[in-house]
Amino acid sequence: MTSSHDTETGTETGSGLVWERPEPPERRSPAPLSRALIVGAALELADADGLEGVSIRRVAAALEVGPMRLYGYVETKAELLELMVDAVYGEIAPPAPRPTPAPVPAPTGWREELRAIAGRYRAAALRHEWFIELLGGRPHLGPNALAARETALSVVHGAPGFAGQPTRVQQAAGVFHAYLAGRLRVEVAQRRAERAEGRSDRDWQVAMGPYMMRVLAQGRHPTIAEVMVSADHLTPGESFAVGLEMVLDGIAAQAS
Amino acid sequence: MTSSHDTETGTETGSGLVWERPEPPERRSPAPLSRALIVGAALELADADGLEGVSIRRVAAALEVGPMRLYGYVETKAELLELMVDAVYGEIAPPAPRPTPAPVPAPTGWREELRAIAGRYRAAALRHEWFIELLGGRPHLGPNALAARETALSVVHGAPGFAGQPTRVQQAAGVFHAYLAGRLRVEVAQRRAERAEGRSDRDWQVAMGPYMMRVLAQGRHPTIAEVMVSADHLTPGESFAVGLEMVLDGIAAQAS
DNA sequence: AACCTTTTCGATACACCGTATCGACTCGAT
DNA sequence: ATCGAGTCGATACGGTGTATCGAAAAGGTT
Repeated sequence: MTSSHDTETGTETGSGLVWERPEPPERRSPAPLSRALIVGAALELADADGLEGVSIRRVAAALEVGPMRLYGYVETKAELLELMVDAVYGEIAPPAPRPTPAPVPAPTGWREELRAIAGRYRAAALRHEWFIELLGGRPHLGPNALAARETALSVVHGAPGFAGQPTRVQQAAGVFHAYLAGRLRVEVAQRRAERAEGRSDRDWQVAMGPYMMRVLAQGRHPTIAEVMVSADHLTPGESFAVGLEMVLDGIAAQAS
Repeated sequence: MTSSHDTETGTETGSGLVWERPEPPERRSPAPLSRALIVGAALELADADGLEGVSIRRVAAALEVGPMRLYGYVETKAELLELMVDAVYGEIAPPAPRPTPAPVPAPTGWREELRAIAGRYRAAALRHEWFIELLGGRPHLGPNALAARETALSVVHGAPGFAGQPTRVQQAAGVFHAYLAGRLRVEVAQRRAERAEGRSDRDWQVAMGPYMMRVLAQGRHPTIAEVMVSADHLTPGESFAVGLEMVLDGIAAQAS
């Protein structure tokens, strides 16, 4: 059973994916359980202790249930993580049920809309710092993730110059997403590091300082030295926003 | 010993970082060992079996040595991973020892130079698929990582409009790096997935197909459907390059 | 050359992980 | 009331990172 493309139990709906597999029927025997409950407990653990605080055993313990019980609702731990990711995507996807409520967006409204999406991504990533770690692999296919993707794609689709150009739309959305994932990952990492080693002297290079000072004193890396010494210290939010504008400029330039 | 900012053994050089801690003196007693040997073995394991193939026990076994032996050269597994990352950065940093050999770059040469850096990143990330997983957290401070950062910063510094603006330089380099990390992460993930589930029908949506077909047939997600149906199928390399041009356009636009 | 101190090695141990197995038990239907 | 089906979860397996510490070796001193 190394590869998993055999027929398994035979009660599949067509794909082995969680999203199409029905939950087992409710049983109130020892303790009522459901995917929602399991994912909720896992989210709580992850928010509190980080991703490594989420283990099958601990989630089960939080629900006062034996560890093996979870495997009736989830086939593997990876699947549980996937469900957690989609739960966070639920905070990113637009609250309105309709994916494209405005078929005729304003000519430059796309920038504002992408800013809004990016802001929701950032808020969610900061609220659930483990989220960004799980992001970035192959595209997520849960319903909320798909909804988020649909909105992003539709906004880019509405930008001037992208109307009948699906390839360009895909590329632009890809760059947008790559920026979000890459940037938020370092922001979260820095925030975590700051919190770990005391309340962060406000300047990261002062915290990590002595070593960098010694290295920079050697004279190689003149540009790093100049940047560290004389660059403004923007807040993480400002940095994120400034970088986002550059990405939006790049997308706008692609409109030819 | 939960936090590690106590004085430890007392023979520190000033910071607890690997980069400043000397190796233990060579001992030919049972088997000669060194950080280079350990990292080399770890790299081989990671390239062959992925990141989860790297365990202290396995690395030690590959060197025909007891597991605990490694802890004389490395304080923790995370430190070993850091050393591995810096080894890969050695393939990304420019081969010439001088960081800035051309003090007067051509007015548009910066684009070509950033393309070259991006290409080296991509090549390294594809050669060592585990690399991108370790990338993206707080900035890496190993000598090779710093060299790579120095070149990227100096190239941006040389772009028109960035001369005396360290903040802008930092922002642009940040966007560049975020794009690389974000994009390469999905490329590597897709490549891995393709290799895992058979030789990949050339189209990812055909491999993952049935589920997506069913979902898209429901009519929500019209933009995803359109893009999946009618977007050109660029090779990963082409996608990477096209996205990179958009990022470079964004950087160029920032020159005001 | 013999002793002793200092360092290093690595077997063992601990707490934890994901999950396969399978006997015991509970539930619903007959 | 009985039986059959299906779920539960204790136990077990093979793995992880690393703390501990007795034994052994290296190096320095007498």
